[in-house]
This record gives sequence, C-alpha cells and structure tokens, in this order.
Amino acid sequence: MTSTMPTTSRHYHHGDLHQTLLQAATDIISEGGSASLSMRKLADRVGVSRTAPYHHFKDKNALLCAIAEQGFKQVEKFLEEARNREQTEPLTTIFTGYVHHYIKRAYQNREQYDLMFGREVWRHGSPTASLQNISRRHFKSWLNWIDQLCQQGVIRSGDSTLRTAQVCWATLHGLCRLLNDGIYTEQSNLDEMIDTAVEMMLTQS
Amino acid sequence: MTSTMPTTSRHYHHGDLHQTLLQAATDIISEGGSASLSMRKLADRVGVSRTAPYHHFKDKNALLCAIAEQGFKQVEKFLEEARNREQTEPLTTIFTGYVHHYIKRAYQNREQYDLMFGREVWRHGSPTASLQNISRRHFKSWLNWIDQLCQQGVIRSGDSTLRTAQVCWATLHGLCRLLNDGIYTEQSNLDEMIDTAVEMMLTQS
DNA sequence: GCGATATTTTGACACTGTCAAGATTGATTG
DNA sequence: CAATCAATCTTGACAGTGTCAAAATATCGC
Repeated sequence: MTSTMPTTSRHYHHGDLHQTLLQAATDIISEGGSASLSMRKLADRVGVSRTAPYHHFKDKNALLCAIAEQGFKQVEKFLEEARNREQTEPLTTIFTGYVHHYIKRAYQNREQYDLMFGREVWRHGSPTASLQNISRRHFKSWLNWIDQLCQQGVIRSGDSTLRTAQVCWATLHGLCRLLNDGIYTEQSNLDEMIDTAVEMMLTQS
Repeated sequence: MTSTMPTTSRHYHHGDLHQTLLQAATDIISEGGSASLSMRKLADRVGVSRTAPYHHFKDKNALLCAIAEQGFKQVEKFLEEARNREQTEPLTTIFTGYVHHYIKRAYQNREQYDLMFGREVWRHGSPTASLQNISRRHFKSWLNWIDQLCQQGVIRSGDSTLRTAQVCWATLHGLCRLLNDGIYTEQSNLDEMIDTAVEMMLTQS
C-alpha cells in the first residue's frame, strides 16, 4: 500500500512521524499556547510512546522552532506575492493590503506568531540555526521592500531607511501583540487602527 | 524586638512574607523569566516550606499578577511626573523624553514588562481584578495625555485621538518587544530607532 | 539472509503546581 | 492571665512534566 512511496518522506514505522508531530503540535498550540503543549500528550495523541518524538526533534525547544519556521515560510511567501502585484496595483494599495493581511494572519495564528517572535524561543530557548536563517532572510525582504517604497516616495523616510523599516515593522508588531495578547480585545476597531497606523507611515497625510 | 511593629505590615512567623515573596519572585523572574520561577524554589530561597506562599498568593498566576501590578504603579507614577513638567519644558521635549524612558525601563525590567502585557497573564492566565483596574487606569492616563498633545498640535492626529493613542502606544510596545524578546539585539541603534518612531508621531517632520 | 542503522518503547529520575490535613503561632477576648 | 480562635506554616501526597539510558523492534543496503 505504501510500497510506492517516493522522493522525500521517510516512513519506517509510522509513516511520517516528523510531519505528523509537527501538525499535531501546531494544532495543540493553537488552542492553548506553547505552555499547553506537553511532549507526552503530543505523543499520546499521535499514538506513539512518550519518547518517540525525541528522535525527530531534539527538544521541545526544537519542535517549537520548527513550528515557528513554518510560519516564516508562509509570511515570506505572502510578501513575495504582494510585491509581484506591483505592476497591476498602486503601491499604496498593495502596502496597505499587506499590512492588513499581516496583522490578521498573526491574529488567526496567534500562538504560532508568538513562537516566531516571542521570548520563549529567542531569549529563553535557543533558536535553531535554520530558524535564525529564515528569520533573517525575511527581515531582509521586508527591509528591501520598505527601502524601495521610500525611494518611490510612498513611505515617509527619515535619515535611514533601515531605521524606518525597523520602526514600521515594530508598529505592525506592536499592534499584533496588543491584539494577540488580549489587551485590545475588541477587534471591531481593528481596521480603523490599522489604517491609522498606515497613515502614520505614508507620505501623504 | 519586633514588638513595636506598627501600622501596615503583618509579621506572624516570618515578618512580612507577602512582601518578601514578591521581592524574591521579582528577582528570580528578572533573571530567567516567569517560566524559571518555581513556587518551590521561591519558598526555598525565602526559607519557608513549599506551600507557605499559597497563604499569601492564591496561585502562581496571582503572584505573577502582583508583580505586574507593581510595574504599572511605577510607570503610572513616571507618567504623572512627566506631565507635571509641562510648564517648565517644551511639550515635544517632554514627550520624546518620556518615550525614551519608557522603552529603557521596559528593557531594564523585561520580564516584568512581559508580565504586564504578555499573554501569560492576559490570555492564558486570568488577570486579577486589581491588575485589570490599574491597567485600565494607566491606559486612560496615556489616552488623556495623547489627546491633549493632539489638541496642542504636538502629535499628528488622524480622525480619532483614541485610535492615535492606541497606535502610538502600539509603536512603543512594538519596539519594547523587539528589544525585550531578543530580536533587535543591538541596542546601539536604539536611540536612533526611538527618535525615528517619535518623528513619525510628531506633526513637525 | 545478515548486519548496520533508524526508529520506537519501557523504565527511571528529578522536577513541577497545588490540594488536604495537621501543627504551630499570634492576637483577642473573657 | 488563660482560653479560644484565626492566621500562618509544615508535612504528605498526587498527578503531571521534560528527557536520559538502555533495551527492543523494524527497515534498509548488501
């Protein structure tokens, strides 16, 4: 039945435990946060013994890093898609749309977002090499875009576009966190807030 | 010896365990985050038995809330002091100074800051009633100030000063988090970034 | 088929939060 | 001053946690 399994995936006993664990862990976390993820319960849910996951992820930390990594891949892909629309849509529209999307995605995947940028991995844990790489790569993409938008006069730039990119992203990030952490609970005004934030960045008042 | 102890503090067996616990817990957390705070180790360090703290704080959650609460008290006090200087200093200078101070304080007390605004308490835990109160009160103070600065033409206001206040604070918060969570590790450029952020908020370009 | 290797399991250890029940102490009241 | 009562603290216990070591099992290359 699984005899003609090709290419990439290994499937010794379980099929593809690595991928299964990743998916199940993401599900668990999306409900109760990374604190609610127990390696033992995870193994239980997937149907393997307590320590089986340790052959696919060195640590709980490594598992969390892998989840974060997936998030970066998705966001990076979306940024590319946005920039590919540069010929067909006005830049301001694209940028505004991207910001709206970014924040909403962060909200829909709060816990994953927290892993991507939170202290648990980056300060208390130890970010995987590959997580560090993809994270750096993604920020470079963002910087690249903001730089272009500054040159094209779309975004208010100060002395340094690097600083501008940092601050712009910090603003997005701040909004995400206030939403995700349950401080601004009313998402009814969310769109308004995002628009206000974007207006602060754009050149046109 | 402790016979003439007056006024506020109780001191049955220990002296003032409540306060001692709060202080010790703050110390522990400031090193390794709230995850590194174990109720048992805390009790141990203070020199009482494992469950003694539970007579002063219902939960680990309650203890964390108490720590967060102290943080709000300090920040609130500082905001008041800033506004009291309104006659003697230009408003722009005061505002800029406040922002710098706010972010630096957040960085110096990262873990406490995380408790004040993080998901651990606000979403996964259950914020104490008194924590909710002081937090709300503090945001009202901030809103009040921003409202005034908008009216005085210091800060760029959009349609709603409420939204402006939210976005301005989100920006501060975002910077704090990027710093605190170890994503922007170089604090050498911190002052520049803060200035860029402030410029984005001010009317004068 | 055989040996090497990847994968999974069982057992164990030290740790966690916190509940229940008992012991001790301090304040209060008669 | 003595007795009562409540506040405070301790000991014992339970179910959980992450993860290491060693043993068992399955799969692959030859």
